[in-house]
Amino acid sequence: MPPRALHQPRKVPRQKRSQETVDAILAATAHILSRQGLEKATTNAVARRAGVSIGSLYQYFPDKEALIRALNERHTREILDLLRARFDEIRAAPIPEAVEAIVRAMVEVHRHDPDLHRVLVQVTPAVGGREETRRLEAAAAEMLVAFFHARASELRSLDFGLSAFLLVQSVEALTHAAVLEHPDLLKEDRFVLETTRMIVGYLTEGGPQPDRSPGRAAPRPGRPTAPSGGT
Amino acid sequence: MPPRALHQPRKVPRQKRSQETVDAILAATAHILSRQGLEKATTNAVARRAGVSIGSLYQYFPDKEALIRALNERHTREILDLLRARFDEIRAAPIPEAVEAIVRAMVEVHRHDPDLHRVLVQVTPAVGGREETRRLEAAAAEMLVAFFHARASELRSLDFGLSAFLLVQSVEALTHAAVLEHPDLLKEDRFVLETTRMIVGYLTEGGPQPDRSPGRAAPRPGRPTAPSGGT
DNA sequence: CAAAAATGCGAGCTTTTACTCACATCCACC
DNA sequence: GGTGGATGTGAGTAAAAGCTCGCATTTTTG
Repeated sequence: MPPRALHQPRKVPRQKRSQETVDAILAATAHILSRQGLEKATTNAVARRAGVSIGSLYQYFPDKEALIRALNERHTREILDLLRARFDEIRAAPIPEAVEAIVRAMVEVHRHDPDLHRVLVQVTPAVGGREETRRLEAAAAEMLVAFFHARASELRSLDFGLSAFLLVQSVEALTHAAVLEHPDLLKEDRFVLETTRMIVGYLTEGGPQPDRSPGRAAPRPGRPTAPSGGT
Repeated sequence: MPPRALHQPRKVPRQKRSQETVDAILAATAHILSRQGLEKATTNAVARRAGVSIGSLYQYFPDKEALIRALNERHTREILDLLRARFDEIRAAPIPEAVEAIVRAMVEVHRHDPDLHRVLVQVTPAVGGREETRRLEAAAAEMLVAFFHARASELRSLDFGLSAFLLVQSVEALTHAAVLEHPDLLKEDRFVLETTRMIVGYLTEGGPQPDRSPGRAAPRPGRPTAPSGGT
């Protein structure tokens, strides 16, 4: 490896042909990465599989890390789009149905390309992409907090930020593990139903908030809502 | 890199001196791995930091992957030992205290060396260590199932295997994320208490088993949880 | 103490890596 | 149809990687 240098930002593809090249490179990266891991995903191997020359690869990606980061960014964007759409759809649904829909959405996200998702989760931090992951989690938590706000009267008293953190992390981990290690659980509905049950119980156990002025549910007395804002 | 060859198993250290060598190598691996990641943890770098020659390293580890797998195995063993001890201690405690103790134990596990733990989680699959991770999770789930059995009368009707899976995955992910991304949450007790609350609610909501009158309404009517032997 | 076994060493080999560069080809537009 | 920017090429480079092997040193054993 040559010493770290100043990698100037590369060209942006302007013509259709070059956009196809970039797509092929990203697809090849995904393919090798998800089947053989980061160390085997060499720039030469990626270029070969993409059917382009190594020079073309370096025309659009300044180095290997940028290549993987780009892939991760695209993947993250897809997930966020899907989640936003689902959250929109369930704006008015009752809590249990809403939670179930979100759990199903997460399963959907993970089932799309489980191996790629897994390896990106593993590899992204090593490649300077922790910030991107944080952004994704923060955005998901924000959607949840907004949802909580809108439905405060149906929930028990919660620290929205903390609860959003718990749910985002739990559901992501559960879905991730279920898809990768227990796909059988997903055939039937048990996984989704049981996860939904856990969450709904956590959110509502203790009874709905006795009706308050439509402002919002007060978090625990004197407790600031810690982990939520960080966009 | 030479082509993949038949890596015969290497020597086992018999003398005290060589045991110290192996320890130094593992310590150096942990150090570099947790601070610089897998790609920087080259065998030459590890040997240099351990203060031994590259030849000595290859006397005990047939290749780089085996080196990291060995580190992971040691780490896994430590976690399992700690968990077993805790489960023993709480055999007789009331459910809420027991759950809280286990959550605290998980925090303890992660706080011991968060960076090493994180990177091992990330890197282990790429190095042929998925089986080891599966073993750890299975063992943890087994302990939980045993706990459930012993306390069945205090729990609502559960599919033990499925519930153990949900809890193992959730608590691991939550603790992992909390330690790495929100250490502030751990200063106060909010994280432990809220996580405990979620779990206890999930395990007991609906009332204890023998008392067949559900005190609280279930989220969905008549959803039977079919037992399944999930190890 | 001598022979044998275990342990340690590190120069150096081969292969692979990330990445560059001089040049060829394509395409939009006039 | 020709010109100039966009795009594509791939042999080649220096660095670094994984790993071997012949030999030196230490420890155990008889």
